[in-house]
Amino acid sequence: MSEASIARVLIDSPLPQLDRLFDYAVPEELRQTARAGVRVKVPLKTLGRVVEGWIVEITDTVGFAGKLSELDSVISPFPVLAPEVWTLARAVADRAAGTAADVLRLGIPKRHARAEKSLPDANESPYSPSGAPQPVSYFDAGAISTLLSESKRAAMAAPTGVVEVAPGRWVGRWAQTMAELAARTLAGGQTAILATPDYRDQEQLEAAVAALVPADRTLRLDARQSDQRRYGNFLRAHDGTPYVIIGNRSAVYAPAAHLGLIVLWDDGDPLYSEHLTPYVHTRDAALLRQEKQGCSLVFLSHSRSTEVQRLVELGWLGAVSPGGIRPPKVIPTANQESQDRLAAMARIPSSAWKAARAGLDEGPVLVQVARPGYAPRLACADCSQTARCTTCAGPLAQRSASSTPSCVWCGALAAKWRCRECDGTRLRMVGSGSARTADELGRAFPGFRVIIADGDHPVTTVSAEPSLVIATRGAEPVADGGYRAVLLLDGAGMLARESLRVAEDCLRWWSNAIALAADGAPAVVVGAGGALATSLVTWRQEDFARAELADRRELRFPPAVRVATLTGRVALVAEAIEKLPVDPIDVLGPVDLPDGIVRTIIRFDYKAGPAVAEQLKALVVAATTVSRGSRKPGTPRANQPAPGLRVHLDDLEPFVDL
DNA sequence: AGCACGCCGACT
DNA sequence: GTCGGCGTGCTC
Repeated sequence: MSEASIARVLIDSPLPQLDRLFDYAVPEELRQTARAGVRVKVPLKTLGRVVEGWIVEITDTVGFAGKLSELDSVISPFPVLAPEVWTLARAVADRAAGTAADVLRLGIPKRHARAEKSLPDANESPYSPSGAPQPVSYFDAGAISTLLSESKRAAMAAPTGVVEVAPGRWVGRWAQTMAELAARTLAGGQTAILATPDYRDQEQLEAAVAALVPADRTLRLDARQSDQRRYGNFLRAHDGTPYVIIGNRSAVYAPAAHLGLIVLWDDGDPLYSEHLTPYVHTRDAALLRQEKQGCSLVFLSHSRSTEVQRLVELGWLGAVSPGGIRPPKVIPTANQESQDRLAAMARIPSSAWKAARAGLDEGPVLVQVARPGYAPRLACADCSQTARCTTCAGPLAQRSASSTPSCVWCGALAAKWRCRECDGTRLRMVGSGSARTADELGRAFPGFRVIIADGDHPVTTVSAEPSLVIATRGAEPVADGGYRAVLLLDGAGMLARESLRVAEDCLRWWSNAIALAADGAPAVVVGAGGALATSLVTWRQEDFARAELADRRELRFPPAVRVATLTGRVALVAEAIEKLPVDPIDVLGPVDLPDGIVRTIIRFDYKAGPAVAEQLKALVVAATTVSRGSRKPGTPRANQPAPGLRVHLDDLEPFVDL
């Protein structure tokens, strides 16, 4: 029997030139511990230079003609790189023209030696699947069964409203849906990965899962716990038994050999955009993993992202909707102020006023505003010009009713402000932040408790007692029993932003807020009209997504097309464009950036994606050496143009501020 | 990234 | 003759 003694190793380096497997001889003394998946140290090029990496495979065939070096050492005997995670990382990196090591950085947490010692023995609490298929509330049993057992992919519309999953613990019904899907997957002996964009959503999900799944079958893999706990949970995920894995965007990279299901809650949330290279969106990673492992994949949300809409139209995703639940009662209203004296004081239309008044008789009322603070903008009371800081010319804002206006940019207090246009000295507030809205509504509805929930005042839950809850978008607390009325006040203001995704984002913010209403409670949307308002009233956000995607097709904007931004020295960018393996749809730019750098955006078709990514990666590799040659000797590095060519696929940044 | 290899200008 | 400059290429 020939003993396998060659280790194929992925070097843990961000260098694209090293993003391939290297063969090393396994010395006799490491034969026991040098298994696939373990982290190792290996020599590179010359002795004395030791780098870290992972063994991807142990084999007895050499794929390299030269003389092999030997593994230096095994860092830990735990196989932290699961085979399915390696496959995924490779695919994700290839799609994004990035390196597998960069992708693995997202999925493999920092080693914590103590966690390895205290790891519980998987045999101590063996898991036996119950086998009984659990129902998923509000969804047709047949549709769910088809989805989960035949490994289908779906865009799933979440049921609206809130539900009490434990005594006194209310969460959005979406969380219950996710938990039920996971419990069902677990009962079938398979792992479910559940991802949420932020901790507020994750907490709701944890509560919903805890009601259905034993605590020792649940693993949190987010970064908000101690390194020891996180690494401990990560190791347990490798033990071969099924779990419900809960986490944020990097949870899609969790080890799970018997993966049954991935669910992403609210895939349109920008927090799913990874900010580390190669900047792969969680949605794309999940889609690749579904293909590789054949698991089920669900995009659960109240509003549909244009990306998911595209996949639905292609037939890649099915569409599933809940039944037996009444859609929210949405009332769109023009931005007109009420005749009522008190309502006029709070600058809200009379229908919104009436809804709030009636709602407060029964319980909490949610008021969603666009901005935190008191007055987001100040103007000269005499000439109406935007008031600017006397030192840096930044815009002025006021944080609370009594505070002195200050500069948004430099923070300087504008105590002795004087208008640079007309020499006026009096300021006038423009617009309302959460604090001012709270002030005014508090006066308009005396005797009711006013709760502010925004970035500075995080509130996750409120009681069923009547109260006014003023929240910035995305910061809305969950109310016990649901809100008795929901007011969306700053529709026009939120839509005024010039961005590719404004309308899509607004629909998502509004839908998510409206979904917090109690069954049958009214939601008044102020200042929104047209297709947006219609899709809220009919609660058919997919209609809006369809129209929005059609617009993007016409404009050739993502996600109708794919895009790549190329940044670097003019010659390198030009060469990259010239060497593209396919004809791009078009080339935008180049645009000059500082230090002799240019940026070009290319738009191309999805089917050209793999070839484009492969070619761009090759050019990035080539450019790392070419660019060095152009470095003038003697000049300090800081004055040099950034070396090489940078490539960013599916970068939406250039389209965010149009 | 690092580090070695290699091919042209000033030196003992 | 050869010491050493940095452009070029490779890393199992």
